[in-house]
Amino acid sequence: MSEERTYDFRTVERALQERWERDGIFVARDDDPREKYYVLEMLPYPSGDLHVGHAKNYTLGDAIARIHRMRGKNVVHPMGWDAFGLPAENAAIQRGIDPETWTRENIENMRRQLRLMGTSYDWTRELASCDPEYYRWNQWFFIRMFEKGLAYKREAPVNWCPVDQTVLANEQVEDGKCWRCGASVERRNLAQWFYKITDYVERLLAGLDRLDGWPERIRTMQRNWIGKSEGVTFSFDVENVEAQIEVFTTRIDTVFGATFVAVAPEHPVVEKIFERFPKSRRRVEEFAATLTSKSELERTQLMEKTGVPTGAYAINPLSRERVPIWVTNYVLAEYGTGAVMGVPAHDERDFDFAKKHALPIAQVITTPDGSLRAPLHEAYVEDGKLIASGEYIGMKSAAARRAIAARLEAMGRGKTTTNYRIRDWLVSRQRYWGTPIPMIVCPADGIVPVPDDQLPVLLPKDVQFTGQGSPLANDPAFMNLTCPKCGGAARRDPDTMDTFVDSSWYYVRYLDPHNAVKPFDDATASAWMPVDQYIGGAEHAVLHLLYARFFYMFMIDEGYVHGDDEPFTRLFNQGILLYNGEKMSKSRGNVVGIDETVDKYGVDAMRLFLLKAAPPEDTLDWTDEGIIGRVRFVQRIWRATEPLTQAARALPLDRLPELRGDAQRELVRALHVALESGKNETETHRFHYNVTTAKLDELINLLTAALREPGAQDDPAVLYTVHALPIVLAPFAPHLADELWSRLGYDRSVHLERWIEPDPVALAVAEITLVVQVNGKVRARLQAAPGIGEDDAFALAMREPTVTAQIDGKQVRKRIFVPDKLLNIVAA
RNA sequence: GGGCACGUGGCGGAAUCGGCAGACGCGCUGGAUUUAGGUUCCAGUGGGGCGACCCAUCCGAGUUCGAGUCUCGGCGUGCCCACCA
Repeated sequence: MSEERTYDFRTVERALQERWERDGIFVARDDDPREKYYVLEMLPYPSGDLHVGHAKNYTLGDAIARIHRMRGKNVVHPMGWDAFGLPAENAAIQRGIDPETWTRENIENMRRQLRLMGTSYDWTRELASCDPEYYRWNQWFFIRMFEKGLAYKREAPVNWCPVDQTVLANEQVEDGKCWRCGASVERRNLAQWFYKITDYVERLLAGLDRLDGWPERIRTMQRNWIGKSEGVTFSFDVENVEAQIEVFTTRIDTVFGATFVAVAPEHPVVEKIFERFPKSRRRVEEFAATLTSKSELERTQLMEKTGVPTGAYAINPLSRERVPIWVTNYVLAEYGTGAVMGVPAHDERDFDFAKKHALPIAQVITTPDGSLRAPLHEAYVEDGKLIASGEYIGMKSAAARRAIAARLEAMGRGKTTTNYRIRDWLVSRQRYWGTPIPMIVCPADGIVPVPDDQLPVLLPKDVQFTGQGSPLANDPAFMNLTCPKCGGAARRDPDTMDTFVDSSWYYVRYLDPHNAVKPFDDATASAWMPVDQYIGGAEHAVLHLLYARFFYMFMIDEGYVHGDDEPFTRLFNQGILLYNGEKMSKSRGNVVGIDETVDKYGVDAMRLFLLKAAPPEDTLDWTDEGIIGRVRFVQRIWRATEPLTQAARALPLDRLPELRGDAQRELVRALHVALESGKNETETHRFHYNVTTAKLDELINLLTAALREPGAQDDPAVLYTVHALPIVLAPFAPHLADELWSRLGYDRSVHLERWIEPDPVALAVAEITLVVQVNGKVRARLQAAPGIGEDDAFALAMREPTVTAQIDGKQVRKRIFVPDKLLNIVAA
């Protein structure tokens, strides 16, 4: 290959990135009259360097943004930084680097790398959550929530990560371990701030039903996390003790099968029982001590069900039976009432427990046909028909549930109840690098919010990082102040906010990012919201995506923004990227960096490979060989089209050229097939650009074949294709496309051009291939005019020896005809 | 243990309103050009058979004129949830 025919991607790519930036062609204007489109990738944590896994995520979002722009939408495509968080603080503790310096340097580097990737972000909207101009609004929202009773402080058993030295929200504990560092989480009783997400459970659930642009599995995960369950709460009397035990059950139809009552060790009734049965105290407290010494992980996962009897008995309000009360390890204090009725015959957990402690098992439900399995080897947990249940014998489970609930209600002993698994969102953290909680504790006035005109409460600089305790609590200059109410001495709340607060509303701030008097202007924000396409990994299914929905509903309710209360109309979950089958990570030392990749192969080749190698929702395995094909592709396009750019400009794009012969039609058709694919993959929200790029390959294969023919330089199909090619290439290989466009003689960027509507005339085929089957097996393929009738097709088919050979000696029983596709002759 | 996906050449993947299985790319084989090539271009590339043909989308049944696609059963892989009463 001669030098001058090589595409110098390094020079071209850098130059074009500078030109796009200088001309501001991706800046979204509020006053643009075209239909808006908001495409957003989840904002990144500035961890240091980007690798090709990040590039997979951002390339998809960028292709979507670019193609929507070309299809006439007013696209907003912003980017920013989830800049608070522990890694910065850990760098401070371990290496003595200021968290802000560390974070800002990473942001600089990652912004450079995102630009290097040729992304079309509107950088005028950039934000970083560690900017005081941003986090002051975290504080402002906190105070608004506090005023509405949606932010509150209370002492509760909370998750404590011993490594990160802070509390965690329930959503941030996975398998009993810290989501960030993997340490086993401990339970501690601490006074903490919560956001009352539980007030929004029904709306969060109802919204999920409408979010048909979300993957079903994410919706299911959120439903499961919210964990709505409907049942009955009712009470047992305790024999000889002045107390009742409330229990919650979804299976009140099994109440006659209760053979014990199980309570959590922390349940208040236990103390009351000790007054009457003092000898039980030691046994129960020893048992409870064995539990608290265990980590949350061991407690919930590894332990078999155990317990100790309290010595007391409860009276079943319906059967009047007397059943023992046990303290157990499998009843959770924080869910329901902290106590359950034990029905071993019809609940797996109660069954295991009863087997272990030799408690009686009383079967009260049979299969729907009335058959009884005895003895039970496992709990029968399905609905069925009631037996041994007093006046309810013979009823079906569903009817019995209604009847018994009504009876308990009439007795004044119970009511139907709805319980949820989700707990309020614990938002305070005992760490430095986050938003200070804007609250003051005054000895006289109690908890007092910082007045709005004193916001932001700035994070102090020069704090000591010991890795122990809340760093802010050790800073007297920060902590001590006068109470805004009474003027007396008071102290600040030393905690900072969960960084998931930052990411709960950033997508609205992008829409009015420089507002100094409000988080954002309601009219400006409402004109852009909701996010039309949100893109990110599935790891945030019940973290960010649940918090953000809650936060947005609050903002809607308060009138800060108007419209539907779901912020993300569509959600696309990207598949992860592997390298030779392994996850890419610094610790494995197998990171494929952006800088090296771009320098070696070029941005467009990288982008094309990431889009082509697999559908975007699939896991993609990065291989060093695979990208070679895209490097070749880029160079092939250059060699084929660049020499013709002068001549090609003469062929207008607003109409099809005059075509003669099949080869020309086929070439132009391939172009329009690619245009149609790009359009369809975008409009159906499938984004399978792996198929669209394959169509581009076919187009280039046809083009290079056409160029071998004599007279190709004057062929209208060739020239038209060369002229149109930058348009169809632009979302995927934006630099190559723009460079070719400028060689065609255009001053304006190709990214400001309109996508060409696929033309039905160009897409039409001159001849169809009709498949002829005999008894379902392909025997011949006929070339025929589109629209050929069944009888004509049959007549043609019967001239094919491979067809007649199969029918010979048989009778044609039936013909199946699919126009322009297939003729199946059934013969026997 | 439960739920949800998924299972196609040596590899990534196409083809899902049931109608040509393997588009496109990587890799591989052969050829041309080249002093040379990690270059470019051309051709070939699921298996079997001399052949007309036969077999083939994890395995096994079924529905159908016709099944990668639908149904049932098994096996395997992935993800999520796992004492929430």
